Amino acid sequence: MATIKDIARLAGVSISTVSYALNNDTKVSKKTRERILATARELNYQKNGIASDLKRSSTRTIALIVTDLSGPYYSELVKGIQEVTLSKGYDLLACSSVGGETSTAVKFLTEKRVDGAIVLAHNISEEIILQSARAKFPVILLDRKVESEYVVSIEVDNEAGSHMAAEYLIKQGHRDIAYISGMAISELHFMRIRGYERALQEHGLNSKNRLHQFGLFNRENGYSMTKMLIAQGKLSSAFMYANDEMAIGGLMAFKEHSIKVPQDVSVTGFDDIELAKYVRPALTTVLQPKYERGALAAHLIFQILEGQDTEPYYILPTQLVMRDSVSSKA
Amino acid sequence: MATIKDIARLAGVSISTVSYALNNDTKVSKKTRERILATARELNYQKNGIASDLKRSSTRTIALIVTDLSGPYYSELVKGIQEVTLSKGYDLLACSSVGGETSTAVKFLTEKRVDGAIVLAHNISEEIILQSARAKFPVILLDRKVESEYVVSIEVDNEAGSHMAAEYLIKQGHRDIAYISGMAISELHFMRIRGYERALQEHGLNSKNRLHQFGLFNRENGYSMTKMLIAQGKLSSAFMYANDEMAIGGLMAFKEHSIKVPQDVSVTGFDDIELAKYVRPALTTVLQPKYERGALAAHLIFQILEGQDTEPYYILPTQLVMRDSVSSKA
DNA sequence: CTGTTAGCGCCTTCAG
DNA sequence: CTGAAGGCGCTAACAG
Repeated sequence: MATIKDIARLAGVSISTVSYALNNDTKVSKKTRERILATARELNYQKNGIASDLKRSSTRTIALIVTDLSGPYYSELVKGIQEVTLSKGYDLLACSSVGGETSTAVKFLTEKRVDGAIVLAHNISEEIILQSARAKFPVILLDRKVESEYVVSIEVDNEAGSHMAAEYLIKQGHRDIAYISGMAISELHFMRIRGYERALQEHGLNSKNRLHQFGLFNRENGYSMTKMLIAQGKLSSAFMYANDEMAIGGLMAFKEHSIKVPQDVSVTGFDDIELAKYVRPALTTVLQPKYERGALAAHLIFQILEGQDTEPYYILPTQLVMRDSVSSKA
Repeated sequence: MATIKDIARLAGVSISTVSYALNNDTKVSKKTRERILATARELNYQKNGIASDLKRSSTRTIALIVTDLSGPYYSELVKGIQEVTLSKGYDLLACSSVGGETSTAVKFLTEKRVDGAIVLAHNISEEIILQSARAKFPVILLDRKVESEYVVSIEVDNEAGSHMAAEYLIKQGHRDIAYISGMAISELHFMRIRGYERALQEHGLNSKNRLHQFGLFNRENGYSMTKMLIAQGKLSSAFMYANDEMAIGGLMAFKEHSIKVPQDVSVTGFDDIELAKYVRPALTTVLQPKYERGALAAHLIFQILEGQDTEPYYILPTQLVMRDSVSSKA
């Protein structure tokens, strides 16, 4: 593969002149520049971006780290990140944390391959994040709260969100409200549970034996947990699911058993993913401001890179989206 | 930031010894290695992956290039790519081609930042692909057919797919079948149109004035094109859409005008995206083997990197998925 | 305007 | 087992 050295030799100029010409520096005369560009084309020269990054010691790219590249994407969130990143002339790349400590995500966090990271992957350890974050490598956390210099967390008010949902169910006359969750070690899901429990307490309702936690936060598990509860005859009047994916799994289980939603049981989710409004019945759920969150995350990266001060923590409001999966028992 | 130089100085050894120790080379005695690792930890040393890549002249990472990171992802396809890539010990990163010639995608294609690329982004010019592909940089194309060394195309039999869908509609008694597409410059969509036209011809039906092409291949445009046709009173008996996204937009438009699908008009899509089975009525569409396609793409990258010969072109079969959006007029 | 030069941080023969 | 030395390809002072 041709390098600038080869071009220099062929064009009869020095290496630095080639570099200047290629980078459109005004120092080079038009004539030499053109000769250089011509021989570059002739050799099918391709810049080695890695060498260039090494020299500049800056990559002008930001990484978005997600649990699984093939997973259900928060498309609006990515859009927010993408637009801000591009407007700053930076590049954005996405990588996944499948593989744990040897994952691509860790490689990008710890090997200076990018200038900042936005993390939405609970399986990345806090230790790695703390070790990586520096003035020239800000880390924005979307899935947990961590207090440290050069890392800022942007959370959604999960507790208020599920509190709102529970309160709504109670107002609709539901007294026996189950909560279906996964085996959370994540702060996020603790908060959602807390909101649920608080609402029940405030209304003198019992949440004991109503909280079911097991497995992953995905559709399959929502489905199988619901089937299990149905089999055990534990049919509450309303089911709150930890997120929309699980709720959609639950909806499938109910349908299989000819249990009508919302006539027989009411269902709520959390997140307001795109599918939520398409499933039947359309899912009543809690919306989070996804685009704004993404855009804020990207903004903060640049603020920190530019040396400005930022809040260490943001919490964004949620909103109840009432659709058709909840009935009134009044 | 600490470098191996700093570690060497502090640990009282040479730079190369540090490098060996860090890379688990057996040449270093256990004692020295441990001392080195300890001082590395002490200094919070973080490897500079870029320098390492430059030296090794290999990145062990593959790029997946998509039109828009926030776009509707072929999640199954990504899963196929991801699994093969990880099993080979390579990293996978995704980047978008928004921004055209100055996009992240182009940067990764032309600057040797990765060892291979899988492209699913029609707005990347063929020229760039031809210039980039080399023995040590294979490019797999999922959105077009290009014949060249080190590039292989994996297509889906688009023509057979839409031929199948059209034929099915005809068998159900439809005679007036409209085709709604975007302004395609992409081979993919030409092929879909061709399948449609061929089926009509074979049955002596007229496709003239039945082909509507305009705008993008997204939901919004499917929606607005359908509204326009409704406004013009051009209600065919069946509407074939170029893809599921557009078909879903069409479904929304029909619903707004209280035109019943499939009672009043029949609708088909293409792709079988996840949403297709959730919309009401569930969409009859053409499925492509997404996971297999992704896995094959990744496999081919490694085959080429390992110097093995490959077919220059693959075409994968499609399959009709009959759901509820088509009625029988027989 | 062009050339010389000194690295960026790491890897890897080759000697010892 | 350890150290010295020479780059990978590119950039950016600094001189001319």
